[in-house]
Amino acid sequence: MKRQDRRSRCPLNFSLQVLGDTWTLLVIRDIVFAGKRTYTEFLKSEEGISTNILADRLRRMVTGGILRKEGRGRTAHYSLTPKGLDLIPVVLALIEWGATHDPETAAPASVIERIRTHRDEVVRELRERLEG
Amino acid sequence: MKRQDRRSRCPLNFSLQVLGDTWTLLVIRDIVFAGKRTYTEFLKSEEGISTNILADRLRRMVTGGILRKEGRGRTAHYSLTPKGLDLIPVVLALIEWGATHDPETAAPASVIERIRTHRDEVVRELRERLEG
DNA sequence: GGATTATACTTGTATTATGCAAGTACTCTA
DNA sequence: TAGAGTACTTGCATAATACAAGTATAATCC
Repeated sequence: MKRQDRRSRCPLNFSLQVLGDTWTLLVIRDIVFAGKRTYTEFLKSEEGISTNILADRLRRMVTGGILRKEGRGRTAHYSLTPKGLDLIPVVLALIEWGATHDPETAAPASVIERIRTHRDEVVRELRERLEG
Repeated sequence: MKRQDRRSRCPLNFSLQVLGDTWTLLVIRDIVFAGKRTYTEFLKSEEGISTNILADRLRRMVTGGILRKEGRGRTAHYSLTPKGLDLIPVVLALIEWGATHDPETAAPASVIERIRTHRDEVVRELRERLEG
């Protein structure tokens, strides 16, 4: 399949054609939770994304309106657009599922518990920090 | 990267290594919203998954404890385990994002609005229907 | 302002995953 | 137990990814 052709108008299918790979949301995570903004910062993440894949994903996310890029070359930095900020609930849902079902998770139980019981508040706090 | 080796213990990474492709969650969707249970039913979905990919994803999901398989050959049918049922909030979050940001979405506004305003109730209803 | 250096990528190649067409195997029904 | 429907497997072409290496851009130093 070529990644660009739309398979259906199902909203889940739409989301998966944009986000359905193993790297895109990790970049979002780095921005939301680690405050990262630059290519090199993303590259340093534990999971070890390849340089060409990172460049490709950043390009797709900018084109897709999830990220905005400001500056060029050494000054380039990335931030979330409103469309990107709307991914916070998606990321939290995946974090909650992963933490619940991975017996070796590194996620602190207290954080997961807070996401579980005060989800909307957590979303609001993260948004405000990134917007302001 | 080989799909099986763990990149980190981040819960998001865990989730993405299991769910981070464009097909897995569509099968979950078919079970949750369309009540599908068999290979052929999954195969008929609008997006057009290939037979070998479907077989591979079903196998992975069974191995990963998301689906259980009952019967063999012509009697085989699949259903969600508790771990699979826990994916309902993930699917709903992705649906909400997709419906919000796809200008050509087929999702009825009323359904999306209900997910947005009564999320926990929707999750509970879907769970009960699938468990009972 | 030209050399230096850090950062942000691109390119090439091997490996792995996917898409498509065709074939095989299991099992229910009659 | 023969036939047909369902559930897959196999083979091959194309696309995506991983890894190593190289190039380009922009700030810094002299």
